[in-house]
Amino acid sequence: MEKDELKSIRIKDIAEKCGVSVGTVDRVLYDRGGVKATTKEKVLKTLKEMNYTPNMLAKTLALKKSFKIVTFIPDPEKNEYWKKFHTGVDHALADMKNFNMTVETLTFDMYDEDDFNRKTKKVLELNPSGVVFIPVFKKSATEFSKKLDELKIPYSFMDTYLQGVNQVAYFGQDAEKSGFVAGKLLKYSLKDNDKVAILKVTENDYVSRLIRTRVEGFRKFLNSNIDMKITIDEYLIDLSQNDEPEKTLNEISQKNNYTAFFIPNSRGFIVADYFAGKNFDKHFIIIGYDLLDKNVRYLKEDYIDFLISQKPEEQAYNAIKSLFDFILMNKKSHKINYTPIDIIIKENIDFYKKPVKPENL
Amino acid sequence: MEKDELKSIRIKDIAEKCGVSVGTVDRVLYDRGGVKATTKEKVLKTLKEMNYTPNMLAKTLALKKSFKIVTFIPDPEKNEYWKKFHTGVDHALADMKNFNMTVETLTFDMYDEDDFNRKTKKVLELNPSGVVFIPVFKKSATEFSKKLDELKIPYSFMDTYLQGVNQVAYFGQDAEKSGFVAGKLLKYSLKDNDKVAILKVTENDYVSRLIRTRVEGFRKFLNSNIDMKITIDEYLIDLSQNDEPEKTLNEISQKNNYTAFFIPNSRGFIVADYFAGKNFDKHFIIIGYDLLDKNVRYLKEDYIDFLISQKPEEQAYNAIKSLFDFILMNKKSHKINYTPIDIIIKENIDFYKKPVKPENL
DNA sequence: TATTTTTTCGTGTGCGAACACGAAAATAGT
DNA sequence: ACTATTTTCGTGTTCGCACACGAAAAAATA
Repeated sequence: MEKDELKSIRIKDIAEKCGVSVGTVDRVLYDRGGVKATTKEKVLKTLKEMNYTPNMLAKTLALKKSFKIVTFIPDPEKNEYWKKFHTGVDHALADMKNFNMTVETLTFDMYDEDDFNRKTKKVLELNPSGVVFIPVFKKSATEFSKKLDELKIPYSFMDTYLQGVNQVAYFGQDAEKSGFVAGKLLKYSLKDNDKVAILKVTENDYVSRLIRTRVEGFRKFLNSNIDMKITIDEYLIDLSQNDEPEKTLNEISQKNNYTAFFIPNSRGFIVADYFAGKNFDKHFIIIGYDLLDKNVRYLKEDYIDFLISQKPEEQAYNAIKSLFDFILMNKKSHKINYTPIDIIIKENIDFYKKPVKPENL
Repeated sequence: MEKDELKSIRIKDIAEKCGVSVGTVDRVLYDRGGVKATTKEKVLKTLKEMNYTPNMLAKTLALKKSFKIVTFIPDPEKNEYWKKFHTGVDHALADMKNFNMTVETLTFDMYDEDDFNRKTKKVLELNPSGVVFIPVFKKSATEFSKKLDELKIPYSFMDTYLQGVNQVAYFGQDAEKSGFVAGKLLKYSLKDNDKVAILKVTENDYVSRLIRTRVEGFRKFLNSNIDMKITIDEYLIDLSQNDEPEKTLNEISQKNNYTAFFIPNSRGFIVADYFAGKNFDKHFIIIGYDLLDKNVRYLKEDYIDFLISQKPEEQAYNAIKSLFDFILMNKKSHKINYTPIDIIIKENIDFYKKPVKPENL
């Protein structure tokens, strides 16, 4: 099973080749000073010649340090979407715990900017080696980023993009393109004079930039890629109003004759819920986002036709990995990384629920 | 940037707790014998109590061994599909080279079983610690598996499943379900009395089990999930006949009026090629498999509507990882792992072409 | 009981790198 | 020329684990 002896270049090898000690090579490698210019030159040369790369195993072993990544995300209790974040963290941890990396998570109320600001202080109190956070509040997130820059703490973010800061990496979906995808999926079933409704289902009267961009993409696609005449209406369903969503959906289903509904966030199940309760004989096409449990259930029951997945687990994994690579491996990542726009239907959903790893032997 | 000192449980810790030496604990851990039953018991107990997990860094460092994975795949020169395999290998290598894992690749002619058999000998000559291979030939692959079992060389495979052998893990797509997906995608655009054609485009007159299963899934879905009456015809286009594919496709496009074509393998571009050259005013829906360059081009030019991706890179990565986990980490994987059935359209294709990692600092 | 054999166990060294300590060499000061 | 000081560099220890060697303890034999 095992194979031949190792023969990678060690610091000792280049020391011998130069006729100096390992200590000297070490000083050159880390620029600790105390090395004569001529010998430094010589060491640097053979270092390059022999293409030395440090043994990361020995390195982290000798360093005797651990690295703590703090993740700072919206409270999953308030928004189920963020629960998936943790499976990404777990995967990352499994891959990186050998390198003495630990992860701690703090959460904030995604509808309360003050809470975000308060909690950033707690993040810093944890004395993190790196931070993964979701910059939902533009102003506060920018300030926090600046603070991290000052403290020389590297950070990555995911889901929401933040411009003008110095992140190690960002992982998220191209919102406009995901709107294109939704439009394209609809295209195949649309006929002349069909009516389509965009339902912005929100927790309050605020419609986020993310949702607006998805809607723009959706409209843009249908306006420029469809031969026939269709109409697109747009509704806001504010769940903080206690007669919603019944009120608006009643209105919609009575007065008009829509063939399809596009819900540009994870609240597709609210609409599916309504139609499931009414037992209409006609089928409406429903396109939503994100694999929340309720969405998945309605997908499997044919109430929802398409779900667009943002892969929060993958984003979380990659965000953590980017910091790991940066801190321990001295590797840069791309600053902006768009994750795939996965199209999920009843027939392929099962393969997107990753199995748990089997137990150790 | 760095954080507090480490405090993971070492062999030394449990040795002290038991009042024995590290050597004794080592003997217990690896069942080297020479330990009194009572002390062995005691050590095992505290080992469990303190939940000891070995430090993999120190372990691989001390082992002074390297592990060679040999991958054995169809020649990418003969079938472009297998080119993607290497990007998976590269990713795996990037993650695992720290642990002294190396990868070597051998190829075989996927239409020549004798070649496969000859090359298996070469695989063994490389003295691999583990083997990833594609069991395209049932009989020969089974024999090879048995051989590897004898030699106690662990193996995983991908793409094609092989029953009745003792693989560490298999990664691949559920072929029947992918046929379901293709059917479902078509469902939205089908109208009453529509005609659908299945085009089996092959390099010779042999239709593989994989293709047959996809077709079965496709038919099964359309037969049981569609209200309207449609007809499904099936054609074989044998590319080794030199008047193909023109002959059959001419026939098809003249005599009948198909609205959609399903090509159950990566040869969708052949059909798209034909229609692109003819400049039909009507649009046919084409559903194919795999992100070959030509398929992607026709997808972007709207000749192909849907491509189903098998994610060969991901499969390759996971197959290698499963062996790595087994050999170095003593971790089992699931024996069968179905990879997601990705639905690729013009609007999301760009996000499935993974960017190259940026250079090191 | 003395001696041999077997079982049981402790110690020491190395893997490759980090870093502390102190020695040798070079330079400065008297 | 002889200290004193600074610059330059080599050695030794540590990280957690694997494994060899040999010592102590127990059991078997004389």
